[in-house]
Amino acid sequence: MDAEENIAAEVKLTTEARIREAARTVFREKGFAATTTRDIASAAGVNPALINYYFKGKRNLFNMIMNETLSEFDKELEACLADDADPLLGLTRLVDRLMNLYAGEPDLVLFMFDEMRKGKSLADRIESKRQEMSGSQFGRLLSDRCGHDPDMDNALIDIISLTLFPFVGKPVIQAVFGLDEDGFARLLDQRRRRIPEWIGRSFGDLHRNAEGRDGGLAAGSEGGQNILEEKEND
Amino acid sequence: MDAEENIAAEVKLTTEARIREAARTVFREKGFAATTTRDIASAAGVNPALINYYFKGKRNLFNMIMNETLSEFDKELEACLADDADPLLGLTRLVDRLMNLYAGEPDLVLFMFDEMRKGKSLADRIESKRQEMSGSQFGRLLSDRCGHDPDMDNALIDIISLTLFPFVGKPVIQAVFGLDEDGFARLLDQRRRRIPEWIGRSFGDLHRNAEGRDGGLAAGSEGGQNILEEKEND
DNA sequence: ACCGTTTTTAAACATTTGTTTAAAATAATC
DNA sequence: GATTATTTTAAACAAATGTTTAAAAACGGT
Repeated sequence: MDAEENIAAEVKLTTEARIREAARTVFREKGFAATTTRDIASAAGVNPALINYYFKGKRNLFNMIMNETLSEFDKELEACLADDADPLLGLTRLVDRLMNLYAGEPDLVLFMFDEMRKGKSLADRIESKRQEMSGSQFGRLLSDRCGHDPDMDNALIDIISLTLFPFVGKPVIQAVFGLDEDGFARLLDQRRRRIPEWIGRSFGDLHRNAEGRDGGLAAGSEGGQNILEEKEND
Repeated sequence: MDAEENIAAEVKLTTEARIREAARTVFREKGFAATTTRDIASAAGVNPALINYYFKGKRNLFNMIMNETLSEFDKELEACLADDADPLLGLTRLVDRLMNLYAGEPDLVLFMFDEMRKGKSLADRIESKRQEMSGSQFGRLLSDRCGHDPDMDNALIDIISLTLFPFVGKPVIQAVFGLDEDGFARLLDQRRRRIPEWIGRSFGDLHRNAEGRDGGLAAGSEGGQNILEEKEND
């Protein structure tokens, strides 16, 4: 009853594709464990046996979906980061695109993170993906601009944090601030404007710091080594 | 096999408490759907029937645990925010405490968020919690300082975002930056230092920008850095 | 139209899961 | 110490779930 039959528009797809689409939807909505093969079948408007005919079991189907989901995601993420000569100078556009990406599929991020937490295998997949990323534009961006600059590491994480968290914490934010859907949307719009300004300012400091080597943003981490090399001193 | 029997130290607890403890652990680790009553029972070293004898079904047990988890969490969150006259002036301590809170139970946040996403009921619980929070110190902080200042709304969300996200996105961050546990811990330490500085600076700017109107920001500061109450001492 | 292949279906199977039952073991009360 | 209440156990049950099976339906080529 929860997952309705017949994903309307796509009646013309091959049944294999129908199953995949339905599985995508249901898996994202309810997660792996809570999703039943019959859920998927009925969401695809298809006999439950076919999910084992085309894919070889629930786990297999899930892994396929998860892989293609991750691929799509980091492809889009790459696109967000890659098309400016210096993405960090196109902050407004970058933030805008990131938030569009998340907003397009609000459940996606939390779903991915949670399934990663539960299934170690996915972390492994990412691990292997890392080499592949080294060659990508995103990878080049990371290694060129951030690889040996811990400030940049943190800055990138900051950008992701600030843009992504509201989608992860949406129910909490809505509850705490008493926002309905419109109010939440307004908050997001606000953030679209504020975040680039804010980050830009900090990056200004960062650059100033890099040039003048003075106080600035990295004040606490004087002599900011690479994350990987910095010694523990507490 | 996955969830082992006998949570070692706590053999002296009443069996009801043993079940509750075991359920907490297993639920957090695997989520509601993936957790079986027999998992809990064997983790508690107890007969499966007892979980229905003491609590009235799996769902009930889970709701109890979830409620007390949320209560604990926002109690601690309140504590983080409440004990400074103006918490926003004790940024270093605030950030430190928040990150300690998350670090203490790394799975907790993601678990909570994900279960909230799946089960609408939990959002409702928070909704009801909202009135209660209005009277709390955290609630007062929100309404007094942030309630009618969207900048403050955003600032608070920023703080939460920056401190919390690394724990949610840990596997991704580790994979992308190629960090092992030590490397990740070092990154967290870096952020503990950077975030307060960064936020402090932005608040300074914010304050300067908001000079015309009354932004409600009670920072007797100019030039940004003075906002920091504590100085990091390495 | 016929035959081989692919696709789809209904039914069933073996497990698993949440829960119940009724009896046994333990503790409490008199 | 006998009786009653409470706690624990083993067994079972009904429903659900992932998967299989064998037959029916649809399809394609000749």
